[in-house]
Amino acid sequence: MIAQVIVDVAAKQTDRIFEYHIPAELEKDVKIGSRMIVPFGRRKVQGFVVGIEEKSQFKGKLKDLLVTVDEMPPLTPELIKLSENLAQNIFSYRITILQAMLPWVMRAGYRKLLVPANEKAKQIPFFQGDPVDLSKMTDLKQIKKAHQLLKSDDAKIEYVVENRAKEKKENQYELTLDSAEYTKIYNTLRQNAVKQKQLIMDIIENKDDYPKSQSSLIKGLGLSTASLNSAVEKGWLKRKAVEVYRNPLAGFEDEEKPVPVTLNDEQQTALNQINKAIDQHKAETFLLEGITGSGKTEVYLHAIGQALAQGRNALMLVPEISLTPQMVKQVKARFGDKVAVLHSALSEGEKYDEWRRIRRGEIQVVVGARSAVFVPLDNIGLIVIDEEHESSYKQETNPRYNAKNVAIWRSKYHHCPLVLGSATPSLGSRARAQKDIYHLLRLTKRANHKKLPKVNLIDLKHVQFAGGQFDLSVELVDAIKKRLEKKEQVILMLNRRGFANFMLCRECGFVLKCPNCDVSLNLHKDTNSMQCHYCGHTEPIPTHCPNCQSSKIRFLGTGTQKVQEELDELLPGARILRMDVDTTRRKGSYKRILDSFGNHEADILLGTQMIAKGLDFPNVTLVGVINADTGLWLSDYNASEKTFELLTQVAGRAGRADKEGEVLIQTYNPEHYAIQLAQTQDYERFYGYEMHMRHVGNYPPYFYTVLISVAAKKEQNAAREAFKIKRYLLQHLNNQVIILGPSPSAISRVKNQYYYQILVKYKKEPNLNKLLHHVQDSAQEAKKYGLSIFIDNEPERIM
DNA sequence: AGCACGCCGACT
DNA sequence: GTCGGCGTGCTC
Repeated sequence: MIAQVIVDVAAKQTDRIFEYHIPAELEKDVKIGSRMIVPFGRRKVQGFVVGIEEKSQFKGKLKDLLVTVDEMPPLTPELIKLSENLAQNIFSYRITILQAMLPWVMRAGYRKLLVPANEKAKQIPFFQGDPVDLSKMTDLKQIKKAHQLLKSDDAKIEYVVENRAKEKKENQYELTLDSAEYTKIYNTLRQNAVKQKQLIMDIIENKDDYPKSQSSLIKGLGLSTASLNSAVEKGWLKRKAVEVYRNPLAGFEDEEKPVPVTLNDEQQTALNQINKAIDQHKAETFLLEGITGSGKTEVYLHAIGQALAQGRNALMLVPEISLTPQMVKQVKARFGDKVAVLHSALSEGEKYDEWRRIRRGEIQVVVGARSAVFVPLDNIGLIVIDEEHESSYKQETNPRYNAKNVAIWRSKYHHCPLVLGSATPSLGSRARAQKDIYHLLRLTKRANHKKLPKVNLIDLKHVQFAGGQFDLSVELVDAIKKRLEKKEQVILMLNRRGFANFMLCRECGFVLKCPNCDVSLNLHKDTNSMQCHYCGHTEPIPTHCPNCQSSKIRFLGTGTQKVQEELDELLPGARILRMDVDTTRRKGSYKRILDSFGNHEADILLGTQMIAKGLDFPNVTLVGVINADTGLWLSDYNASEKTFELLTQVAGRAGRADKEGEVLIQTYNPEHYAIQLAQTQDYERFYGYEMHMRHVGNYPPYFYTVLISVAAKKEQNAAREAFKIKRYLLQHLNNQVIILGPSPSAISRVKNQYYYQILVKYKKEPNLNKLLHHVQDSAQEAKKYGLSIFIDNEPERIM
């Protein structure tokens, strides 16, 4: 038998099938989706089996597969098929896509070892008995020596493929003696052997609980590893390492069981339609358009319940940012330990364990962020994508897949419905619902009959500011005060972290910029440094202008840190929690902040857009947006859409329980339609207006788009290559296509690379895919000259 | 990608 | 004469 293999070498020449002979002893283990070690040239590499055939067309002599990596194929035939389909659409190598389907730890590591070839060589001091890692060898003399040994046949090179994945092991202690003997031991122990007595007493009293894990002994009895070691040495206990799953949901147990919620008419109608599709195994895509607080989550959970009742599994995607402890808690409470959760806050090991639970079929419901769309879940009966408008469903690095499209593919494969839910659907999805490609389901009422919060705009052009800065209007501060007096809570959003976002010299106009990027440095008070938000560069805060030495320097622009400071001054005694990338970097800090706010240990939650989604705090009655304009004038065609979405989402955080909510939006552009319509929270009118704008501007969803970016160290090189690509495309495409650019990116330099880009807009262009693949192939050639070319099909961001 | 082969100029 | 630089081509 012959195995068709995609090898782990990401290059255009190797982006195809290589065939191997399956040795008889491996025949039962090799399946489609298996991960194998294969000989490739003189190396050994990892590869994925994507096909098994009787015969090969290959004229040369086939090599044998060497070994299987896993006891169970990590990928399913479905995912193998999906990888093939994706490779045709997203301009990535197939191996890159296959790798993206697996947890990062399953990526192979490669090492090149120099091993002694004979007994005599083993003795020489160079080896010290062990092989030497050639890739780590830097010393010139050593390298010379290595060459000598190779030449004299005293050493040979061995290629090793390593698996990074480590199963977590935990020590368990089991009893070796019977109870009578433990009693004897207890009586012989010295009076001052406190810990040992404690241990033996525990053994006598709780004999049936053994074997016990190391952590339970240490935590439960307050023992140290030292005392356990001596117990093992004395033969009282036997130690065994057992494999355990890491538990990413530690801390989520002991939640009260949820009260079953009765759905209102609209929710029930929507649910019925989804359930019908589940029952009938119909691959239908629903767009669940429900205003904030209309109870979309309840509909999802009921539908998931229906899929499970049918003996099928469910996959639910949520944006990273709303994978809050609150959300996880809810699903976990409903479906218990049938649930696996996958998101970036997990350690690599935890992700690997969750993934294995899924692969082994121990899981029925998966909740995860973008990459979870690739989980090896079988027998899927329902896929849900919450907050479907979120741009985070599109991966912005290779492989540039869109989880929404992948989900549609998988829904067709499994003949199961896909539910896209949002209060503010993306224009693309809403337009498809208009054309009956998706089935539109609308929830227009808040589930708890509460009115939508009242939204007021505060025109920053004509307003009095509280305090000495021009950030907080008197109106907003007064409103906050009022809420605090009533012991209610406030959420404030400012979409900019740090303290101030640039340093300006009053004398010469100098602005301190990042040495690597074309952006100004931000002042961060907590770390006492100037930071670049693009490359992470930091430097000390200047006291004088680096250009003219003047001391008249100012730090302008407002970030969350500065507003926190201002609030401290204006509202002494108010307890403020700040939540942004800087305060949530550490593992678990996200949950800590939200738990603390939920327990009313703080009055104000001040954060960047990460607080806009999915939070549900009944005591929050006021939401303030400090500056609604930050995203409005970006060059992206969807800047208005993003602004409208963000404002509507954050407004939805107010008045979620029985207390009425209020929203105050500070803006310099109160007449802008995105902001006006966010005030009335009128999605349908926004949709109508924005569609008109897109139509006039020839933008999606009226046109398809492809973005080609070129990056290089020298600006001219990037530009020249971009023009070359444009000429090539123009030559081969008909004239209905619109090609914008090449133009420098909005931030023309990031990490010392200059970026130029071309936007291709088209309606029907059968030739384009082929041409773009050609451009992609030329990318490898261009790489030699220091040029990087990226092709992004249907980009979410054009900057 | 990464490795070998092969050709050419610079050194023990 | 050999060492090591890089261009070229191949990997089942």
